[in-house]
Amino acid sequence: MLVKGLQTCVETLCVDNSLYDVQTAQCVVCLKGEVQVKTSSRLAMARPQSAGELDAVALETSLLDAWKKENAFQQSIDSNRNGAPFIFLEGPPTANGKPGIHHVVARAYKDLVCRWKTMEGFRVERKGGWDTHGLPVEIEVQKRMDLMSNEAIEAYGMDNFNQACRDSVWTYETAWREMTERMAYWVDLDNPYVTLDNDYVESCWWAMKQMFDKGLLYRGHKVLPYCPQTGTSYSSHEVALGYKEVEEPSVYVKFKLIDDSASILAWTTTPWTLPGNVGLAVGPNVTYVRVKVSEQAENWTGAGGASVGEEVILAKDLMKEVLRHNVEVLEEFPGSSLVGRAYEPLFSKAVPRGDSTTAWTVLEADWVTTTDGTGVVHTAVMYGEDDYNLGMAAGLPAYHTVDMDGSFLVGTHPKLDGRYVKECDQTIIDLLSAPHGSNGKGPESGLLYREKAYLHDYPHCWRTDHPLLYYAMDSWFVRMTAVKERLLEFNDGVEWAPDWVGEGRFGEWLRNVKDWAISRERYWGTPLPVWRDDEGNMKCIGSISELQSEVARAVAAGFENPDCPDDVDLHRPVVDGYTLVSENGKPMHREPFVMDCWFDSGCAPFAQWHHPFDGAETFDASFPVDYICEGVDQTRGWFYTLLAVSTTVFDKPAYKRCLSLGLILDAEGKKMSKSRGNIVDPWDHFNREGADATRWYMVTAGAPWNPLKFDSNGVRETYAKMFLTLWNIYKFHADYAAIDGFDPEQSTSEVSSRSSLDRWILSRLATTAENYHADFKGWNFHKACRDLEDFIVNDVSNWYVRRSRRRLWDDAETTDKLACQHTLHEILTTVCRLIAPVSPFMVDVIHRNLTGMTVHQAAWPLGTPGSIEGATADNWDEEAAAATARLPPKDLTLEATMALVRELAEVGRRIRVDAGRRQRLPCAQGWIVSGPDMTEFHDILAEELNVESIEVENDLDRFQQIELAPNFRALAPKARSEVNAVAGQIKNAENPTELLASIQSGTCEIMGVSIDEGDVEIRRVEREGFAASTVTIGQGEDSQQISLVLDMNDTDELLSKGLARDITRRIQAKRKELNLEIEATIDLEIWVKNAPDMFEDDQQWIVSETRASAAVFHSDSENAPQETDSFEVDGTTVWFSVR
RNA sequence: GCGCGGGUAGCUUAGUCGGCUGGAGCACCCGGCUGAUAACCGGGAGGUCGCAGGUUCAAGUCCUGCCUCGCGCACCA
Repeated sequence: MLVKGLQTCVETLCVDNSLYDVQTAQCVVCLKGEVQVKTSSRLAMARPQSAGELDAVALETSLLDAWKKENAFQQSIDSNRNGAPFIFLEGPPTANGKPGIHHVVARAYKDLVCRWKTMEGFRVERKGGWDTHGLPVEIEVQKRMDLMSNEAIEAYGMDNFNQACRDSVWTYETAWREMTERMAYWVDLDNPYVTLDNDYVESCWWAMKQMFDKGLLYRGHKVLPYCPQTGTSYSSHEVALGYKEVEEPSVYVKFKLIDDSASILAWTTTPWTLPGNVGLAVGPNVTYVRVKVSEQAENWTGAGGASVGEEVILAKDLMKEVLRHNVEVLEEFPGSSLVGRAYEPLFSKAVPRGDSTTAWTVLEADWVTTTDGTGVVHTAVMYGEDDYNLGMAAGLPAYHTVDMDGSFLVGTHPKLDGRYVKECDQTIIDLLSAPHGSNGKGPESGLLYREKAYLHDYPHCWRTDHPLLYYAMDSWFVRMTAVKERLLEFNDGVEWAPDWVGEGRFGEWLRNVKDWAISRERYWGTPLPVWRDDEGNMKCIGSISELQSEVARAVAAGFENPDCPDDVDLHRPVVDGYTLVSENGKPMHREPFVMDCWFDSGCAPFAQWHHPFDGAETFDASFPVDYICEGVDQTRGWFYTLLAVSTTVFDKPAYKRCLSLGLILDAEGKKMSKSRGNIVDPWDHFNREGADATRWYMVTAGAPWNPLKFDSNGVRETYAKMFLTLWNIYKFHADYAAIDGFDPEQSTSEVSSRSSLDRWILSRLATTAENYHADFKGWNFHKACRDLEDFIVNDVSNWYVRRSRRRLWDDAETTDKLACQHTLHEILTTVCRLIAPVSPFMVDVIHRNLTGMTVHQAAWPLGTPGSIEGATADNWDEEAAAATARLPPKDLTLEATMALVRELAEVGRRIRVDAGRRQRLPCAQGWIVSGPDMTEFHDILAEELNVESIEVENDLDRFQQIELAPNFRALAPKARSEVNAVAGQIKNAENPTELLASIQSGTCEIMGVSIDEGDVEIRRVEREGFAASTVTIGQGEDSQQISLVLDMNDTDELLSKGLARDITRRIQAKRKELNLEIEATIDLEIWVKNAPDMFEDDQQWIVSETRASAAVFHSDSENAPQETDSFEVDGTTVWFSVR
């Protein structure tokens, strides 16, 4: 059995807070086996700094040093060595960019849950990770080294380039580490997983081979935006960098039907794709018309045209838009009746038919619309995504007409061959509009109907500014569509926060899942481990040893190969250098791709352990993981690839709980991004308010999944309100505890024997803690923390401490003082533990000072389920867990009563404002009308209200009258549409008492509706003419109206007392202004004008309150010095001098 | 275009099953309290609950349409 914290190991690193195992008498940290057990459980409580001197930043940074020396993070894990595991998986960031405040937010939520679970007794290992491959890294390096094309990179040398990438990924590692440490995100950065490590890559290869063996990996084409200048295809991210609005020629082309005199009209904005045309797509449910040109058009501009009598087919909706001729509609029909019709190729030699039976026919596609064009979509298989998919489904020939360098392939057309496609627009227009058309068989007017300039946004290369071509590239895919049902099933089992991300956004994505295009024509990444010969035979390599044996086989078969050592670098260009041999003796070369870097991070659950080559046990025990947490932008990123990989490789889900965080916006609501330059530097706040306030602000500013407008003032506010207040509560307790030598373990104080004020705050503590915990469980961290902050500021600081101050001023060792000290001690230790997961610094200082033990190994006040025998992260014995909770008893009645007392104290101030009576002038009497018994708080109330005495008035009618309010819920079904009229009569009854009597006797009827007691709500309000106010407590039938009435009559005694209080207040302010010590004495002289007589007692009170050693009271103002301080109150003027 | 989530006071936000007068905090103004506090308390001013319809005796809340912001997806023939 482990006992926490109270013993000291003699090893220097274990000076404080270490643990030792009682049975083996060994220190569990250093395992030296020598534990020095102290007789006293704790060092004397250190006297803390006063709040005025509080330097939160210094407090945090010195604590960071202490944590480092103590190895506090590791110890917090070790102390739960025997606890149930709670598995967290870190989503690896890329360290080639500077961390911003948005990274702090994500790390705060990761840390919060891990610390919370640790305090609950779970063992929460936290391995760091770095994402090091991929496009952003390459782009960064390309920019820096001015290698703006694949040619340039290859000229520079792929090995040099990849070395530069390898170096580049660590550019900001230090910045990340510093940020991580400073914000106290506890994660193991000394043994992180790194996606570029050979071990990691080997695990990725293994996973890929699992997919390959299951037939889930295949080779195909993907149409991608491609730049012929740089020779690279672009991700959507890069495409977005280069959208430009351009005007280009678009053309309406006539496709001459075979065995029919009509042509089908189709439209395209990319004339260069026309030689590649092999099909026309129509919407099966779109209505088309066949029209005959009846008259030549006037004012024709541009190329093209049609002759009278010529027939064309197009969508009915677009006739007006497209046709410039007057026409006669011959026929109307749905698109489906066009399907299968054959037409003549525009460029007959450009594409071979092969064995296709569908080439140059009309096909149907449900995505065809009539928003643009002619309602007929020209289909060039290799140059559009829809075109390609349609082509594959329909069996169209898939041949390029354009080379990788952007020029037409030889054989397309003599006038086009070898020319850059974007320069051929006019040539194509000319060819089509020539008599007989490009194929020499067209009708008299040519194959072009119209040309039209078209303005649109078109993607351009962000590096060379050239227009991109959509181009079908060789590509590798993972057949995700084959495991769609499993993906959905596994997703159903995930606990998502918020649930709508899982059901909605992510579920939607999975229901429409497409095969995952996993290959990239890039250099820096995990190489695709597939080798292929020219017959299409393939081998997927799943490990280094397999590569070695395959290389050996190839060498034996006569193919030369470089050495393949155990530590072979699994990157390009090394792996490209190996030639393997196929079963039939042919050379196999590696497919020249790297993997989508999302595949790397999707392998993290096992690749971080080098599974299956190492760490099998670690992996088995930690998969699937219990908790991941990232920004909502990872929905289609990491959240997806984790699930995609785990489903295809293990047929299991990857994670059980996922917290999806909202985006971080700047104060104006704009997304934080490098390009906008609006990223908030976390150090601005770390160095000003500290990480505690920054983290607490982030969590309380809104629900984790909502977008957070990061407001720097909010951090300031949080610091002032939450942390200064907490510190002051602590200081108040610690100062007096130190003076009195208070030791919570050397004295006891039964809660049941403590004052009602103590029992109230302890009950509030228990209630708040329970709600806090419940909100944590429901992922409502924002609600939890807002409520706790309210408890600390409102209940503890502004009521409990304020009301308790005089209790601790007592020099004698009273039981009441002791009760107060125990209460404060219990509040602070519990509150510190509750706050610790969110803001770990200040609470640790406080907790250490109060208990001698770090808060980060303390038990969660609501119990430690992780420490229970047989518990798992999801399941434990509730009863046993409840037994480990440590909270004071609750008394909800007391809480309600105190709420009322506080409300009445506030009401009193309101009454005075209304009546124009100043706060310091006492009232002779206050009456409380109805309500629960609160006799025990009368003294508090009298003080707060500044009344001489409080009385309970039992004759309700003396100060209160009745008001009736309609109960709509009961009344509406009875009165129906008359409900408002009936309600009005009830509300505005001239004599509500009489009305009530008639209701209660059952004889009341209004507008034909009989009214019973359930139809009205009885309220008591103060009678007019009294200085009074009424509050309502409770809800519905249990609600009660309580009035407070103040006696506004003045007596000589009251006036004297009031004046004395005003004078005292001014003198105290003066003392403060003069910076006098609390113990310092003064000489006092006072002159007055128009003042009430002051009683001897009240003069004495002034003298004692202000610590005056000498005091002179003049009853006039004649000799008052001109220069002295004076004030006026209620027509009285007072001059006073303090020396 | 489709999906998800927002739009409430100058700013940040709460608002449960539709119910009577839509709450807080910051900032502002007036007043008060105060020898733990950079805090606190009372009052004031500040609201077309994005807009328009609808359902209902009753709508910030439910329904429909629209505007707008964010994110994601698709499309750009």
